[in-house]
Amino acid sequence: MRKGLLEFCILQMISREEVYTSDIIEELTNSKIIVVEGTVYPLLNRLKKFGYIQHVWRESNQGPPRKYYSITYDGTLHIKELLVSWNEIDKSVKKLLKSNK
Amino acid sequence: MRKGLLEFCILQMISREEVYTSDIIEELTNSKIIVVEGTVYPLLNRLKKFGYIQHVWRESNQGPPRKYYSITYDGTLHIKELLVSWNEIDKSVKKLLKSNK
DNA sequence: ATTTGCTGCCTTGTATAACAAAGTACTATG
DNA sequence: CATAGTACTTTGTTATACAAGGCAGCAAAT
Repeated sequence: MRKGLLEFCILQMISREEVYTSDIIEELTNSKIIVVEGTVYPLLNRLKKFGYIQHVWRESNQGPPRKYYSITYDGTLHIKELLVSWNEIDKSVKKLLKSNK
Repeated sequence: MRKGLLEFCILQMISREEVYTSDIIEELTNSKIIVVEGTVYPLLNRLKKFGYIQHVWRESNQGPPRKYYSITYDGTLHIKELLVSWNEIDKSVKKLLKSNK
């Protein structure tokens, strides 16, 4: 049911601050959006390929280096589009639910 | 982005009153949820296979007979589950959007 | 110093939802 | 009876997400 929403949520999170994959999965999990690595990594690579996000490698003080993602200009434009779509969907569903007798 | 939501929306519409496919497509289109026949017919057949909906043939006064769908008991249970999911997703997304700086 | 475990990243195969495009069949109208 | 319109269906394709597993680097323990 939430297909396609992940892209929106993840872009939104990246737009706020530089994060790496585990940060993303953790916040999504906290928001009750359960998601697994095998979903997120390919999604991030796709977003990068489209030019919506970029990354830099940063050392970690415990463990291997991490890819920290940040939003690009194109990414911010894309988020705006997704926000419009989301608002429309949200409105439509609420309308349908309200007309329930 | 709206993947999986169609099932919810369509079940919701069927639960209100007996409708046939064109009714459904029309109301969805009015709600700005553009959808095509090739999507809806297979979805309805799937919902029927799961026992969430049933249909009766009714004559039309212009054109071939139509399959009018109505909800089953299992369908009403399923709608309740989908409603819970939707509310959770809605809440999660809104939370993410609010924490934007 | 080698093993063990954890962390971070990636890949492959599968299921499913939706779309595009086309096809079938019945009804009504001329 | 031919044509147009309506209703339903099918087939092939694309894309998202999951399951499952693999690989590499770093750290702690023996």
